[in-house]
Amino acid sequence: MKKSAVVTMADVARTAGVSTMTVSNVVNGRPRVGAATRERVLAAINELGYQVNLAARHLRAGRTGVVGLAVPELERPYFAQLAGRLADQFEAHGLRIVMERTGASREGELDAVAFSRLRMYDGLILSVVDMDPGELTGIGTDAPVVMIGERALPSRFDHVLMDNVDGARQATAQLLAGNRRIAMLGGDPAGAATMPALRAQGYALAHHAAGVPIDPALNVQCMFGFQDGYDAVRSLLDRGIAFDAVFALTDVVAIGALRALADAGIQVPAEVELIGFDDLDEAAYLVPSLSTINPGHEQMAAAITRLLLARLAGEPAAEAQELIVPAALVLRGTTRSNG
Amino acid sequence: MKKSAVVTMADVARTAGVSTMTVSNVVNGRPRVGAATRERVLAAINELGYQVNLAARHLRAGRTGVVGLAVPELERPYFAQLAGRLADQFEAHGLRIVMERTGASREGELDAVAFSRLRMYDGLILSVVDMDPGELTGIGTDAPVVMIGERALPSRFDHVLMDNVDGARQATAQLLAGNRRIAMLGGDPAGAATMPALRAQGYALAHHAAGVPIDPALNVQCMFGFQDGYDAVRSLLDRGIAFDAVFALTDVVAIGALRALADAGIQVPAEVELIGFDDLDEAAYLVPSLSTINPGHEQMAAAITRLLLARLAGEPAAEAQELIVPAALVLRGTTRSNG
DNA sequence: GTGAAAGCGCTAACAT
DNA sequence: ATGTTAGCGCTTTCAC
Repeated sequence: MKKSAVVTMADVARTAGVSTMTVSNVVNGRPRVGAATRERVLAAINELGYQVNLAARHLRAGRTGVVGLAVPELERPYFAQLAGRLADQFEAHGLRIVMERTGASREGELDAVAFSRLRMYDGLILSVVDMDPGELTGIGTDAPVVMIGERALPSRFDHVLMDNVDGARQATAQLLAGNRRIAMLGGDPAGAATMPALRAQGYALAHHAAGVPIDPALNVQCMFGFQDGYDAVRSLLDRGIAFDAVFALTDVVAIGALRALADAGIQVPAEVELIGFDDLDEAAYLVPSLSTINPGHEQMAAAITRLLLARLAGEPAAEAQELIVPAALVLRGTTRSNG
Repeated sequence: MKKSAVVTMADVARTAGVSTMTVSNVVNGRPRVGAATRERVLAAINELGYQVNLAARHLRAGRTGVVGLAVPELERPYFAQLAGRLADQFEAHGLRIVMERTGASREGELDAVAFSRLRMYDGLILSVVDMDPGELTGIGTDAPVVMIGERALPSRFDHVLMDNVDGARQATAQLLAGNRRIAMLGGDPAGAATMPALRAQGYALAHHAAGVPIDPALNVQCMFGFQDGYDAVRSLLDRGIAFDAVFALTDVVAIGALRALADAGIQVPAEVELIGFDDLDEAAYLVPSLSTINPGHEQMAAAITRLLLARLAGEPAAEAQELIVPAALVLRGTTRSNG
């Protein structure tokens, strides 16, 4: 009768009549083990169904082979698609990506950092939306952290961000080429350096460049779900606010908006042009297909991977880097001039 | 000069002039600590920037507070949306959900099971698509595993599955109410108990019930991306195969199909009706909105949570349960009779 | 080629 | 209310 269901190296060693050290050597494929001994150990492992206890291994080794990816929400297509790309890249380097959510709350984000620092992850990719820059600098992580997301934060961590301002500027400029009254869905002209604020900046920039005054009534603040986009357009229509184009802050919002326009019998792009932001996989398949801003998916994933791997390789503590990935306009069916 | 960058409880204890045990008690909020001592310990923790080492904690405790969710691909909307729901449920019970991918390969799936068994996770939710039932029974996991997904597998693990056959049957029956030639995109009439095979069974069942013969030419085998759905419809059109309705095996495929139909100038639902499967969040917002099968999202998440929590609570080794969540037809704009 | 000893950082159990 | 002991399962010396 075994004293426990959990089989340890000691059990294997006993059964094989060797020391735990020899078992360890066999398990880890280290050379200095005699062929006969190796056989006996392997037999014992099989017989007992032994499996390494990673918790113990990590305690000793100080690393886990796991890179965490902490995002606001697991179901947001932008992050789901980013996660896929990152998993591809890290897998190629023998690292496992695991994804968790922060709930877009300061608390959740700090949690994620704490978790990694607490050595569950060798490194962390953190999408920051609500955390304060100040809180970050105080954090004593050994594990490298690469931050992603919208805001440029002064911080001691590497940071890869998309070019929110310029992306929004491009989208708006394109719409201003044939229109005067561009509704903006989800922008936050008053905000600090958050995504909704940055994209609103780009919207403003394009208006100034084109010499078109901004009508505040054209900005509808909203969240970033499908229904939110739908409601935002409905709200414009219900209040009788005229518009001849729409800049939706995300593709998801754009999809909701598209639906609301269709329900109202408004032709896209003939009567109203629409541009989103994110270039989700589905954007190309909508009817009409969605013109949008590609925030540089591939470059983003590549940059994140490169930075984190460099830190993991223990490159001599270089300065924290900040990388801005350029955004590109993708014209499809919701604009009149399309590719 | 500290001898290392890593601050341990021993360091804190030394600074505070107490034993590590007292530090442990403070850190874990245990009662038997004097107020003054607690203050001193907290001060030392702050001063040194101490953080718990979870690896060590887990080694001792034998649990991690983390539940793994292993899915074929991180970017598949169905799984992303399921992950969100599961995270809600488990968070309410103080457990953290982390998501990883298996790549839909036997190897990746076995990996995930091994990982959990190796004590990184207290429990695992595993979406099985490629693994062989036989391989599962041989696995000696202590951590509870709940399998999800399409196939009914004889196994010693709990298993929650959607009713693929009946869902497909409902969709097909609905289409047969007004049509004769129902194209099927992605089905696998010849396969074993995989998702494409099960849904093809439902398709066949509905045909038999309606007394409509099945034309094999109407079945287009394909993968499950947007482009695959698009290509599948194109292939039917290019080969001149007439059809008056389409059953797409997933909503993603349906979205691609919708686009191909639009490109071909075919009116949906006037000329061709379409039903998908999954009821993704975006289904309701497409133009036209997508009629589909809701595979019981909420019940699925609830059932998975209930089963896993029960095992985690160490309920006396009950028989492995197999639960089938009913599917429901959701009629929207791609069918002529809609809600 | 193999083993003995020591200890990673933490906590349960038992002193005091 | 606080400290001591022991040990989770593994691996890094260093000895044989």
